[in-house]
Amino acid sequence: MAERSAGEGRRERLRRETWRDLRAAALAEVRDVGAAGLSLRSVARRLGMSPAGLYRYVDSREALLTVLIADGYHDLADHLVVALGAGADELRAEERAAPQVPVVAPPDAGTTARLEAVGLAYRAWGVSHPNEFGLLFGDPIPGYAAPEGGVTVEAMRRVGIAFAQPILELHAAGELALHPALGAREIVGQMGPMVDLGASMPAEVAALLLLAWGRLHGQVSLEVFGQHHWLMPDGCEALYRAELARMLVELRAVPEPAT
Amino acid sequence: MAERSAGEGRRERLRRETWRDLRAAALAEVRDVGAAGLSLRSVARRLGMSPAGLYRYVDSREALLTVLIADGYHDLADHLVVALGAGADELRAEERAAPQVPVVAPPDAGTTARLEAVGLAYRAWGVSHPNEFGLLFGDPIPGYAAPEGGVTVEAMRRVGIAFAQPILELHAAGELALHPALGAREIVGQMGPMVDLGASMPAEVAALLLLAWGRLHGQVSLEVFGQHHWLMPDGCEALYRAELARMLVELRAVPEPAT
DNA sequence: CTCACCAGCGAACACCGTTCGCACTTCACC
DNA sequence: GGTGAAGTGCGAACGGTGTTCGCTGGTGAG
Repeated sequence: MAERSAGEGRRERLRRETWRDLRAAALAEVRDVGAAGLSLRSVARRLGMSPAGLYRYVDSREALLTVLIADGYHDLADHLVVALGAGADELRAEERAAPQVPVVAPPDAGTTARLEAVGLAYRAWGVSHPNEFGLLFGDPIPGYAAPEGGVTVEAMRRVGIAFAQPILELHAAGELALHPALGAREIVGQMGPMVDLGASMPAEVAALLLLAWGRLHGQVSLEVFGQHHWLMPDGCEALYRAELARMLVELRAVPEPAT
Repeated sequence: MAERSAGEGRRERLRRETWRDLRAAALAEVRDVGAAGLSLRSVARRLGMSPAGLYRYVDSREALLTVLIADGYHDLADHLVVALGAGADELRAEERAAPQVPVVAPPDAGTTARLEAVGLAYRAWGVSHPNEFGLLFGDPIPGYAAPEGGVTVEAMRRVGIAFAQPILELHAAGELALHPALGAREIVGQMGPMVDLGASMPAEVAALLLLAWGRLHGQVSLEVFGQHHWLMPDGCEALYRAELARMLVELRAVPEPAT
């Protein structure tokens, strides 16, 4: 009786819907009990399925976590992209509403403002999604979860690109502080034989990008994982804003004093 | 027949030895399979004990992990203290050999050199103890592992102190760059009602200390947790050294240009 | 209409953390 | 020295977990 539109049979549709529900249930479980506490049986209960039934959709618990990791990177990347003030057309092509981000750079904002917005959005996402943050950036899964050229690296590239975009703009405008003493040659030398940082990404800029990401990540990581909780129980926003401001200053080229 | 020396009965001695072996076995287990994979039954097997027997020494798996976390912080702190070039007398009073640290500042080294040594030791410990690093700085234990004024915070204070020492020296020498724009007042305002940073630790210095720690921690965290593995499979030493050097420069006061 | 396919299920296996009651040793006290 | 309390370890058990296997019954293509 169904209309059979466009070769999408009833079975395929049901399967896709179940698959979507499964991921949503698993994500909810992670939000509730954390990645380490995710239990396939509990996910099955949420879905009203039998535990064995899940294995029609997922190879193992670890595989499910890998899917959630990729989803998590995409969600984070979406938030960063929105904070950049970009149009919603750069979002992931997926059935997902545009995320609500507290600080969004206005479309005509300067490069520095956009970089600041991305930095703030990074912390905001981590603080408001602590278990997902732990899933992405905490202990790797016990048995290892490094799928070679898999779906997760592709997703985390999007996060890197969000950070890279304003930094590349800064570089294009000649406002990025590139010290030759950085030792970019050695750093890039440690990179894999062929890491294709698009053509417009010089090695020094790539190194600066990694350093900037790590610098912000350290603050967020210590805060989200509770390392500062006994010191600052109400969160570390002031600390983070201070570091972000310092970083923005130091990233910009200071005109050399005439010697 | 035993000599019963100094009120230490046979039973207490055996108990202490078993307790030491238990912690060693659990640590070995963590090193092998990671914190998330630690299994009490497996620890019991290593000891040739029954699983139930462990409960004479440990209240639960979580409690054992808490002990390991405290041990881990002490081990890390020991490494940092050694790197500082301090005498072994500042090490933790425990039956433990002084750790071997690759870079040790000579006893008469300048403050900057000692700070650099601590920074390098931090990464060196993380890279060579990835699973313990994950235990300390990865996801908090699913059910939470924040013992209020417990043994772990005391241990992680030692880590903070190791970082603080050279920074305080820098401050005492008037060589620490303290920007009023840092907003130290707000930052310290977010700190708990009474955090006793010893008398010689001004608020601005405390803020700078947290920022410096986080800055280095971010790099180590991303590297140890494998976030950069696809980019730099052979480790990120060059990247880290660059960031450490930049940080050392920026921490030192630049003499104000005469206006 | 037929028949391959496939989602889902129940039962089972091995492993896990944890509890309980029981043997056995050690120690303190009379 | 004898006696009773305290401590140590064990085996069995319970409920939970991830995962596999063989089965049923509906789906969809020829």
